[in-house]
Amino acid sequence: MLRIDLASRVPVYEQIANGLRAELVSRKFSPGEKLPTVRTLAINLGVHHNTVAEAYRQLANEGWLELKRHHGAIVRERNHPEAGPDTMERFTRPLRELVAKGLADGLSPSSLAREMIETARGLEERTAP
Amino acid sequence: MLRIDLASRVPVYEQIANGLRAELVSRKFSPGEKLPTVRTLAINLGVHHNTVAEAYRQLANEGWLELKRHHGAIVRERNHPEAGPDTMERFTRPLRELVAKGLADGLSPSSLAREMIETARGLEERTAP
DNA sequence: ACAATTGTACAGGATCGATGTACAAACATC
DNA sequence: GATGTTTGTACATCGATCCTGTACAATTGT
Repeated sequence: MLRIDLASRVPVYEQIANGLRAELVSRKFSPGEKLPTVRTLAINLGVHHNTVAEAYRQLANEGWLELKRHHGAIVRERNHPEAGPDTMERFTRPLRELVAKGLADGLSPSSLAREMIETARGLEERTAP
Repeated sequence: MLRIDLASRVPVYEQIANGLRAELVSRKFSPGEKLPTVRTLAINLGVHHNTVAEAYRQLANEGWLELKRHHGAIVRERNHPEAGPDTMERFTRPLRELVAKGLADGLSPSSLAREMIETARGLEERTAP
């Protein structure tokens, strides 16, 4: 389940969007499925429903959800868009910084490498099943 | 060189700290070396010197730098700290979310996997040189 | 000695995030 | 059908955070 870190400096609505996007990418929800209403999810997470609504809106802008009044948030079939030129850079840089933070926090290089390789393996499995 | 994205929502001082930390972790600077003064780096990046100072302070708190007045920021020898219990979680969750964002932006799973494996390989090289 | 340099301290202004409250439209129940 | 409930949305507000402007103390260089 989603967990919100109120102490974090990254906005709650983006934490929700990030978490949901991760689940959507991993096909945890099928198209047509309905996500919880903004209020129920808000209560579950202990935040305001407008905050959840903002997260839903962001995902809807990216094409993941369809928002219809009184029909909740419906998961949409989504075809992959074209990757721009700096898109890869927008991945590699935060990745390096994330690894640096992990090392700075005392994580061993081998455990970090293992985690990344595992994640990569999971990705490739979905590519050629 | 460091590049600052003023449009980004992550604070500039943290962008600077993240970028420098990544370079420090990769041993791009040797202990004893001096980093640019807050003002010169600030001019280079086009930000206020107090913003750079905040980044330096953050890195000093983590033990990467030693700040002495009129001696600039000196790179320190730094021994790895103990990793807490949730430290790994603070790495895997953002990693998953980062991958999800990459996929959402149209990056192919294989290219993401390749990048992560390459980063992991670079890490392991530094482990047993 | 004196000017320049350097990191720091502190106040102000702008922006942003989370909430409180109210509203319009569709649904449920009778 | 009528009415109350549910749902997403809109807007104002409060608080926090970020970046900057400005000033200052301490060291350096000449």
